[in-house]
Amino acid sequence: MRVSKLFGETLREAPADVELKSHEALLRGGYARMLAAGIFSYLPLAHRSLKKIENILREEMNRIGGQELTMPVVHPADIWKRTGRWDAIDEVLLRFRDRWDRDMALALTHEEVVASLAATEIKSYRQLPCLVYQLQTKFRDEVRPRGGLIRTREFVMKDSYSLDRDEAGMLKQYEAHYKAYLRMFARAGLPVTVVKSDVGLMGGSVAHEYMYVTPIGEDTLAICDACGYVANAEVAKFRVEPIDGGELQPLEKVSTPGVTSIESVAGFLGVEKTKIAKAVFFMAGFGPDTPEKLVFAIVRGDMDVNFTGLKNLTKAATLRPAHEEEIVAVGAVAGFASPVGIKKGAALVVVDELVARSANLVCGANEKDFHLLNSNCGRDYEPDMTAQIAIVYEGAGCPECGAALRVANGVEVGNIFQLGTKYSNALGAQFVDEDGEMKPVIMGSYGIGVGRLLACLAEKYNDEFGLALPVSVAPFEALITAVSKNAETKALTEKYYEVLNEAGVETLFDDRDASPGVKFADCDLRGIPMRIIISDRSLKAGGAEFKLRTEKESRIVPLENLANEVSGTLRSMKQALLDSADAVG
RNA sequence: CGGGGCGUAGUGAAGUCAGGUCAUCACGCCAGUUUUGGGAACUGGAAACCCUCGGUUCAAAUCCGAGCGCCCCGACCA
Repeated sequence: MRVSKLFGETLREAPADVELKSHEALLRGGYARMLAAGIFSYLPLAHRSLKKIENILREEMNRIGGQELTMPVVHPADIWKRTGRWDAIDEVLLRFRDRWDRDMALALTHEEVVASLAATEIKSYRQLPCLVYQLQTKFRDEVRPRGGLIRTREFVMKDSYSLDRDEAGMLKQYEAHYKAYLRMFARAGLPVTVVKSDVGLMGGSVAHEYMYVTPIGEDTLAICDACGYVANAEVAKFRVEPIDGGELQPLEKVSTPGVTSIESVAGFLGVEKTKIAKAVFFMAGFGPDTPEKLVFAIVRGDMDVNFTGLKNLTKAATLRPAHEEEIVAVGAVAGFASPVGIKKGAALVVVDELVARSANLVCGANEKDFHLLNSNCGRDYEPDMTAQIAIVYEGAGCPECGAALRVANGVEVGNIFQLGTKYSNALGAQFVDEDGEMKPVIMGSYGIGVGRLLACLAEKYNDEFGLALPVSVAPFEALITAVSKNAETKALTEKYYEVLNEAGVETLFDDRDASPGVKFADCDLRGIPMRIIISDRSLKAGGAEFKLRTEKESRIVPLENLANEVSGTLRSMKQALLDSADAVG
């Protein structure tokens, strides 16, 4: 490919409003352009990188027995209604009506379609196990897309679905994905951490997420450096030290005018935040036919509520922060609220186990400008549920070994779910087993965001000059250009461009009549792993100048060795990535 | 959905507070000349109904209203 013909310009300056390095590098390198919030075009360079990533995913999926197919992007509402997700999922599912006024949706995942297909295709246990996958566009109408290309609304996903006759078979395919994913990320050059995660809307029992650990990540992870425990904060547990309750003191009402926040209560009364019971309110929905119920969550004053944990615990279909009117409606007073004196059944009182085990905590009096001293769970109020609903924090005790947990951020680039029979049952995916009985297909679901993977790589592999992608995903492997006004030197460069092409090296030829500085800068911005320069100076020194994007120094390679040298270096760079894949999976 | 910011040429910005002298600057682009090892120099040129609609005014990029769009923080998010 000739640079003079390449569609997609490099940018000398980053557009305003760009915050992330990955976003800047991909825009400046001429990889991507935004069309609307969270919706991007991928220019030829990015397209080539994405295809390389897709091929890695394809090879690894095929390696574990996957069969590629393509499912629709536009779905009739019916299948989503049958699994209950039409109601369970909020605006993230983009809905619209077709010309016959039928409800339709843009696919955000494909469990429904796979289960429908399984219902017609799978009849006998002899057809199982089975694994299908696709590389296809998804649309998720996120409330707020952000983070440049890390979190887009439209994106390509590799999604695979395992079909099995029993639990053991599904576990085997889950295990196969677990390793295949490690190989994929290793081949692409992205370091990942596997964490236990929440199953969320996918349902099922067990799930893992593949996280690229980075401060810009939107997910929060709890990591134990001592024993290796890692979990998404949504599901992370932590040890709590046994509380010495002390003597239960009598309840005492004190005047606290205008003191509403935990911070100010602690300051006004001169107590530690750990001695305060903090009330947080949510509205839980349990389906379209049931009215929402107020959830009265109590955690210690120095901690926060684990939203997802609370949602799972209460088995709520939806959970959202409550409005003040909704809090008042159950007889509580916002800012001075506590479960003390709240009518039984008016709200779902969920108490963090640490609060339940702590004695004599300060809490609100449900009366404006008053708090209570020495409240005790069980004596002064009855919880409907007691569990660990506080979210993990830096320094909390590891649930496995007790060492201090570290909290870090990560970007979720892949996930794997053990689904079970939720979708098979809803859509009638059944087969006749060896014993002659009809049984539901056991499913698993596995995803990797292709564009997000590229964005994460751009986030990791960049420097002040632009991108520096690993060879396995870089759009071109080498760039060749002449630095000379000498026609013979230029002709020679043109010739070696052909030589490299014939040697199978994916080569970009900067044939422009631009100044050397411009060519170097563009080559760096585009992140081409190898740069070959033929100039009068290099010829005098004995050949072409050869430089790696990741290194500062260049060296002279005799022209007759150029193709060998370049392909040899490429081969070893690729092999190193393959070796790292073999090492993990 | 709450809070904040922004919208002027392909890109980055100035001008807006205090209406007129205003549509400016740099990069990029086009032509020519010179130049060829880290975003070259000079000369000339093209390119923006100042996001949209409405209002105030003799006069609006500037003030007011509504809308649209984008970014950030929070909330939320297989």
